[in-house]
Amino acid sequence: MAWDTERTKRLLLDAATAEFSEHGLAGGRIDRIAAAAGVNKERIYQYFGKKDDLFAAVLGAQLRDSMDAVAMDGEGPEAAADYAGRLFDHHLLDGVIPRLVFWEGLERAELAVADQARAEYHHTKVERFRQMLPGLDHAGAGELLLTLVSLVNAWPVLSHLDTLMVGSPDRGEERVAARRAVLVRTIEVLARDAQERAAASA
Amino acid sequence: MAWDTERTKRLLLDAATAEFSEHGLAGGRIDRIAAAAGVNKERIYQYFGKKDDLFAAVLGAQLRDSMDAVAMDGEGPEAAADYAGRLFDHHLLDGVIPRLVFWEGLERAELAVADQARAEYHHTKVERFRQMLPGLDHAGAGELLLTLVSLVNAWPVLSHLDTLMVGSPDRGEERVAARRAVLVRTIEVLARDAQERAAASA
DNA sequence: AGCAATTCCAACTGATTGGTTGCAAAGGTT
DNA sequence: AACCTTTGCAACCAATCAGTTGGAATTGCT
Repeated sequence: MAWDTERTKRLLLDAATAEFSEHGLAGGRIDRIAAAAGVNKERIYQYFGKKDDLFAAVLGAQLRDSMDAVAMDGEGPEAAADYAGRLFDHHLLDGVIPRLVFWEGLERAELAVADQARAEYHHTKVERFRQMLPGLDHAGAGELLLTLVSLVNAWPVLSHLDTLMVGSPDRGEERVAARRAVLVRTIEVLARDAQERAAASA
Repeated sequence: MAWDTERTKRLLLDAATAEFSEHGLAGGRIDRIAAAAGVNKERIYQYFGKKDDLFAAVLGAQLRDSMDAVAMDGEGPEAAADYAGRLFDHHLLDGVIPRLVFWEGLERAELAVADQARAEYHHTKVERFRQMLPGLDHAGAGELLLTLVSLVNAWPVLSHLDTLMVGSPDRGEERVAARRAVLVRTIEVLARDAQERAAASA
């Protein structure tokens, strides 16, 4: 089974993704990652370097995947709202990205800001989002996209608040669908308002 | 200086608040807390029990404080938006609560859901919020308040995304004021929309 | 003064962790 | 077969950490 280094790397990256998503950077255990991947510990250091670098690799891969998987097309508030709904669905599949994003914000924010590739990634995303909402400038699109991303990512992480505030202990499909609808409506309303205000001040 | 046990407890709680806010539960160090408080380690176990219990005490105290400090009064979308703005200001003072809330969501969600006192706290808050927006039912108020809380708390934690997406590396006062305005406007628009929809379906 | 509770000091335990190293086995290449 | 790379195995190191314990000093109360 040797000689397939790509497979080894992928096994490690998958295991690391699950581990860091669950326990974060400080709480994530290298030994658990190696064991879950069925691969030996030293491979990690050989392929990814130190723990922190592995975390960065995990997050980078996830962001790349999500950018590919959730398309930004169409135009107008409904299209933006639809994008929010599809992003919500994609993040819900495993719930990995939202957790990773907040782990990063809490444990690694400074390093993320210094990452050139990340800056390009987000800048590109804002620009694409702006093209969906004619009339908005870059800053306006950024604000709304930040709101969108915050809401979509926060919900899986703050599921305990959802339970405590809206009160659905079971977290069944109905609750997911209900919150999804709220979110889609939220973005549609905000996008429309933003476009109207932009048009009015022009 | 002994004999003042309340002071000792408060010193420990303050130090623990800073420590857990910064590093979370897994990353927080008992030794650092004791050192920062200028108090000995064993006091922690004597007064608060294990690390996990201390974290719960920290968060409970912060939530109680914030409930007292940020009033929910007035009526209508503007009042709700004003509340969002004041909550934003209060959370920005130290940035402690947002981080604690997300640490909890990531590291302790199950325990929080099982906490009876927390359930009451949030239920009360939703009810008060509902009184600000006549026409909404409990679920509708809960959804909007969850949106509000998510946005207000996510921003300080996702400051790296703010920097990367809106692009204000310095994070000066202007940026804070700008985001605050977006947030206030967001809640006002959403509250108005929610009320209109509630009235229409009545 | 005598007593009880509070606190500090300092060492200790038992366990875990990130990261490293040396060596042998196994697969692929020439 | 000779050679190189990948991988597994297992032990190891130095550091760290949550939580405990015993004893001595300090303080307030009676």
